[in-house]
Amino acid sequence: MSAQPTQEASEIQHRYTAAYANAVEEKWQASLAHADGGYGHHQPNPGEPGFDASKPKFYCLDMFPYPSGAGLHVGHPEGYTATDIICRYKKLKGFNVLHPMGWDAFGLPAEQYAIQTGVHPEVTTKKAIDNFRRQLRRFGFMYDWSREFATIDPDYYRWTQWIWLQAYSSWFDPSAKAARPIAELEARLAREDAEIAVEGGTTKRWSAASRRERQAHLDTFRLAYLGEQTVNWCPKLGTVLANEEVIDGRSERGGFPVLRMPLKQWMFRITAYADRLLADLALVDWPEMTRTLQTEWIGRSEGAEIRFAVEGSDEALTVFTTRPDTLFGATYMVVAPEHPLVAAAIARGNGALAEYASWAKNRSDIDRQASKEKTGCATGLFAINPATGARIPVWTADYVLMGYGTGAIMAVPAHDERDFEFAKAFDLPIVQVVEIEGTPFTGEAATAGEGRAVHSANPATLSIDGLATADAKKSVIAWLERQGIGALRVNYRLRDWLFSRQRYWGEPFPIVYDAEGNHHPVSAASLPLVLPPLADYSPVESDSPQPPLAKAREWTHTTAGAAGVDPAVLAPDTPVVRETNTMPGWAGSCWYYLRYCSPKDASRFVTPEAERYWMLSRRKSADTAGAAAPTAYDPATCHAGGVDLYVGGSEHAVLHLLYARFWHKMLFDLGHVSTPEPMGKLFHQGLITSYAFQRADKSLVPTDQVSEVAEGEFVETATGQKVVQIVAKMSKSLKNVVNPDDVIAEYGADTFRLYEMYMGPLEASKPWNTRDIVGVFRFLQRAWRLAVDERTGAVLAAATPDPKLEKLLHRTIHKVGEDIEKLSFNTAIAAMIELVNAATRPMGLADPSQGGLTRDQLERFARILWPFAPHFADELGARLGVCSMEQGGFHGGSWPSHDPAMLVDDEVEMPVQVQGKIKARLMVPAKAAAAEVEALVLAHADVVAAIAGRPVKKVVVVPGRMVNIVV
RNA sequence: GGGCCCGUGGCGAAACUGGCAGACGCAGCGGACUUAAAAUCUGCGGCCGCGAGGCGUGUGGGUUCGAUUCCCACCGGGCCCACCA
Repeated sequence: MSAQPTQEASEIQHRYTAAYANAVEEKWQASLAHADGGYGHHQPNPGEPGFDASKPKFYCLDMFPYPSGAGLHVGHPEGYTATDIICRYKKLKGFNVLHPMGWDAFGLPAEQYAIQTGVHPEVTTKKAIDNFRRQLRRFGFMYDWSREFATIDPDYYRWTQWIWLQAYSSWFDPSAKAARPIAELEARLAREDAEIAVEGGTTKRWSAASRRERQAHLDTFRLAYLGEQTVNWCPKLGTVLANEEVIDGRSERGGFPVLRMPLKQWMFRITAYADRLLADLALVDWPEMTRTLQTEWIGRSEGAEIRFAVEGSDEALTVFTTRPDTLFGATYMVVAPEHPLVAAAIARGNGALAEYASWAKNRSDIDRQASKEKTGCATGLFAINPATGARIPVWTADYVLMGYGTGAIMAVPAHDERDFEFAKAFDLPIVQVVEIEGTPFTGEAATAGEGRAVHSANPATLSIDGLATADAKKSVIAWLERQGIGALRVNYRLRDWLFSRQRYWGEPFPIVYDAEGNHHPVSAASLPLVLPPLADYSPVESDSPQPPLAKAREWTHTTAGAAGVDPAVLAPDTPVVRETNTMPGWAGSCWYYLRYCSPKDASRFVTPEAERYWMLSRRKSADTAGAAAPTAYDPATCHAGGVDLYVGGSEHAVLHLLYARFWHKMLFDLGHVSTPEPMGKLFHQGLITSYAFQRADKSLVPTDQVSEVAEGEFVETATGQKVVQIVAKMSKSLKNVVNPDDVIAEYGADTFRLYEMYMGPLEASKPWNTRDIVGVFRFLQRAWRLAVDERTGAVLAAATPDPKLEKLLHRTIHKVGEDIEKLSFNTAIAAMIELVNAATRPMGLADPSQGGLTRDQLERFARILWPFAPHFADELGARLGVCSMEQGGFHGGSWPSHDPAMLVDDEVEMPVQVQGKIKARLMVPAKAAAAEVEALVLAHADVVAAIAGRPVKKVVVVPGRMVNIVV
């Protein structure tokens, strides 16, 4: 009780405990605060003081977080630690490194949270940002905080609105396959005095058309346009949603039912870019899975467009089919309930049809998907099959979707499952026209697939009998073209992007409407159009969309001049009403990677020199000019340019990454950016899951209601019922969420970083196991004891280097560097653990009494550990006197070199197999030739015994690896 | 229903191009130090077998001198799309 505590206290003074780690980390983090109020490591741009043009560049980007009130999830620091390691490594390797961070702060969740708590979203969002920033700094991530911004900053969304105006003022020129200013189209129409379609189904010359008619015509070309569409309306959220935000008929956010209804909304003509979005996937170094998902989402299919004559009508019914070869088997037609033909038939007094159409249109997607029973109604109209000449009925059914193809199909029940079911349900004729080898047509089911055409001949039209499907398709298409009733056609599953939301917390559209309802853009010079403060921003839960911004009457009702409309467009005193819809949460994340290049530029969305420096890949830019577009993905030749490494979750594989590519391509076409793709290389970190407990009936039990009764055996505490441990997502209800703040308090940020990187491969989904953290913590403690006397704090170093350890150090430097480049952090850490273990356990060394590392060796170890555990490494470096707080630790240093000669051994142990089983091991010179090795092996006593006198048939020698003897 | 990915000790995982399966860590067991515990150091550890030896990367087959790795079928788990003509 007397001397003991004093003794212990003095002993632990320099021990690497959690408290010590926290103190060291906070000390080094405090040193990053600048006198001017800034924080962190600043990477200057070209032309700025301190910029070194001789270095290569590396632009590394994390998917910026959505700052939620709950704070960082353990999943966030996983990707951020990975990029921090890469960036620190690249820094030591002599790169100019751009590694920014910011906040994706507009959007539904913040608004939903605000509505629940009654606190304005701006207040809650800014508070959440402050908390996220504090947490990220506590991890010691090397971000350039001088480039930080949030998508809700008017200085940022000013340019989001500006880009939208660019799209509004552009059209997609099919001959150039690129966006062009719409003024060019306007000039061309005027020059050619083109005939344009006007209201009422007629046409007029451009010179004869009214201003309104001209505008209406141009509107059909704009890349951002107002379109009447069947939209996904979510009454609960009080907004419409993009197709991408609807999952199984429910909203992605909240899981509320979604209905379909027609509505006039701002759209993006992303479909114009379908083929480029598809083709350019060959340019990027992305995970195969992500490229596949985007390919499927775009959904290109090749087929034919066929026009069927409709009895008693001048207008043909156009269908899209991928199987024009089955035209002879088309025994009826189906159009979507929203198809104009249905409305026309109803107008002629078909009551049953009216009833069915209104039922089908209002049917929710959930109902449609729950029951795939075929429903439908005859329209009373008949079409003529151009091949057979037969009169075939036209039906309507909700299994045909207005949004795909032409909203109409020719039904071939013999060879399409859906058509077959429908034909059976409504007793329609079924005619076989394809014979498929191995699957005879019995009339019991449709036979899909390729084969040979049968029953497909008509002397009056054409014959394709006997042709293989591919040839039959070509023949039919050629015939259709000759007849002028069809053509080859490529169709995409991708739909135009619905860009309006009936919500408050988003970017306002820079658009006003005049008294006649014509839309006019706000001039770029008057941006930003700031979101007006609104006391009551709650959505109106209703059957029809009512944007909350409409409540800001003083803001919405203004004049053209006050709104900033160009006087040449509209006289300044013209009364106008502002657009009250806002942009969706995706808007801000579509271009943030560009803003980071020059976040303070007040005159442009990105400074051109900065954009070219950070986005254009030097390595590949030279060969892009004349090179033919690659047709298949090849990481060796891909040359998309863009961000050098983009890391984030695979949940954004389609939505964010497709939208951002689309915006980027628009900006590229208009000459605002210099690369065809935004992200050259993409990587998805895996999900960090957690353990959960499951009862026998598969129901889940919260973690705090479970006790471990024996190793790996768990029971529900209240009932004693046995439960099994499973892996599940972290969730509040399961009580298995881990708060990073708690882990840092218990072990320090360096240990947290190491643990997440050591869990397994970065891309793999893996369960958090708190029990395992202590492993990497012990590694840091052992490394600390290796270098620092725990009682005195003095540096402990060997006087002379141990040759075995020196060799191991070279190998470790080499392996850690290689593994970082491969993003294989778990094996890099394992290598460093092995080094420290070897140095602290001097068994088997040349001189066991020596052990330990010299000061020089400790320094090199600290440098390779620095990317992983920067505070630890900096503190060690400072104690060794090789770096200081003033210099920012190892920040300005370099990666240690290794001697390639140290990586090879003179002698290697060679396992010898006889009949594939290991029978002996012997040391052979590493450079020994195969024949030499063979002679050595065959002379070995164990080998001779194993062969036991049998004749040797074959000896396989793999130099440096092993030997296999076949007898 | 269609497509894609993944199955290695009690657990997280390693394994270059087909070449010694289980590096490294956790948990476990034993030893040293300690009055004791913690911490630390240290030994063992895929399974069966006293042993020699045999069997082992979800299961069954195939290719090969040799298969966790390549091919086929099946079982189990996960992700995505889903009436897309």
